[in-house]
Amino acid sequence: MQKSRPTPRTDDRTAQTAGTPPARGRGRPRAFDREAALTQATRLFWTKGYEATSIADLTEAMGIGSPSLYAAFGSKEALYVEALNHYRKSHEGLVWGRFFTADTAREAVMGLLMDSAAALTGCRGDIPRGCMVTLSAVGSEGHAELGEVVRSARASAVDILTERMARAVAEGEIPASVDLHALARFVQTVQAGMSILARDGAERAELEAVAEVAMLGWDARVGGRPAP
Amino acid sequence: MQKSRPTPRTDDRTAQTAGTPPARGRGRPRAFDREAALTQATRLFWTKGYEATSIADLTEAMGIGSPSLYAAFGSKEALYVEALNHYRKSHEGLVWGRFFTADTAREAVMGLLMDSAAALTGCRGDIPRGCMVTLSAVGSEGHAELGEVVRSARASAVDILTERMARAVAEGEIPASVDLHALARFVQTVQAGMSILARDGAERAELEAVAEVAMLGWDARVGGRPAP
DNA sequence: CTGTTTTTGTATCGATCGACACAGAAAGGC
DNA sequence: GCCTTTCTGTGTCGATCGATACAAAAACAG
Repeated sequence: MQKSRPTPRTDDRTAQTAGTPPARGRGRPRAFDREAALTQATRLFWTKGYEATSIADLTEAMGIGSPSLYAAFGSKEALYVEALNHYRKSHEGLVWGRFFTADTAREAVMGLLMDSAAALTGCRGDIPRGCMVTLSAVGSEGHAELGEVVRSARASAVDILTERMARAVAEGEIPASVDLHALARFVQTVQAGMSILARDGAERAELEAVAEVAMLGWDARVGGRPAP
Repeated sequence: MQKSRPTPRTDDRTAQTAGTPPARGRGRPRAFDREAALTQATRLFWTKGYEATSIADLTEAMGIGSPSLYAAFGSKEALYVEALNHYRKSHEGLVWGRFFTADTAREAVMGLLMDSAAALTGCRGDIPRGCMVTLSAVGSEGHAELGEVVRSARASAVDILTERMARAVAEGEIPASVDLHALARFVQTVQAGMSILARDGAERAELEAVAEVAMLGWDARVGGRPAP
């Protein structure tokens, strides 16, 4: 029933999902920078959310016509998924960078919360306030599939935290008696709350002070500061 | 220029803003329960947010026609404001109840976080998960006026927390050296984060464990548990 | 009863929503 | 050169958005 043509509906040649190299096609070349357009779309979804961002908003910000948008990204939902992935690749490092290079779990969590305080308040370049993943309510807006995407993205945070703490237990930094899941949930809660305060205009110093109090809770739970 | 008639556009007779008693009017009586309809509208805005909730959704849930909605509430924005006030009056007590009756600031904050863990996960009757005020992103959706309403509602939390802690300082429960604003921001952050975790399906026990760790941070900052 | 006032249901308004048809334009393949 | 392929700009599709016009219906005032 399907046409003989392989129906290359949306263009993923430059998308990160394509395994093939740039592969300059045969037809008329694209007149806009796909990456730059995706960056603009990401910023728009980030600040306004999925429902409140219209195709007209997107085409204006991206500087292209709607047919170009649909040819390059497929649909509004597909564009949102790509924008979300683009966000994670280009901005999550600002928050999780020190986490993965720290020598101890305490330094990792401390770095995560401190970098969150800076990045979420827009102190790491000209970026919107708050985390796009944390603040996305697309799941409650009637888009179940998109909601599951962002929900799983949020869930990955607690997994990463738990894994790092489990390693800390194996290395003797954290006693085996500590409830790692509760501790990970605590850190996740503080970081999520930071996004809401940041969007309401909280200062970086305020969130850093919050992070310090949170680390006092960490120390009390883990059982005293690690050896200096 | 305005008509001689006082133009009683929207009907606030039964609204909480009216100072006059029920005042059964002269014309055809309203066929629906304004309070019940407002409750349904509140639930819808609560779960789906402002943008994603359409007039058609509202009229269906409220069981009325759109002219009745506009005659009784004025507009979608006005209805949202009323729904927000209705929410605060009917649901915020679930979270702030023990806070105002506690003898110490520590018990107040502990009660706030513990009751939040229960209420935000829907364990206080059949209510949506998460806080309507905390999770509202209407300000980022392009509605500046509504955004300011919810933003100020969120800001009131930190004010209440700070006031209570100042009282605790005056009563000797908290040393004067403690940064009350930072402590209030910390509690606000944890409570805000709880709403996000709750909407993603976190269990009540998980959030209670988070609250316990948060209280460890409180104790470390305030300087040891109060005398038993 | 008649007149006034207010609500109700139906039907609809212009604007905007996401998405696409179509033809012209710009490239490579031959 | 011509053919195929792909992208771009204009225009527009049906659906839905928030918000009303209108007249019938239901109450009170006299």
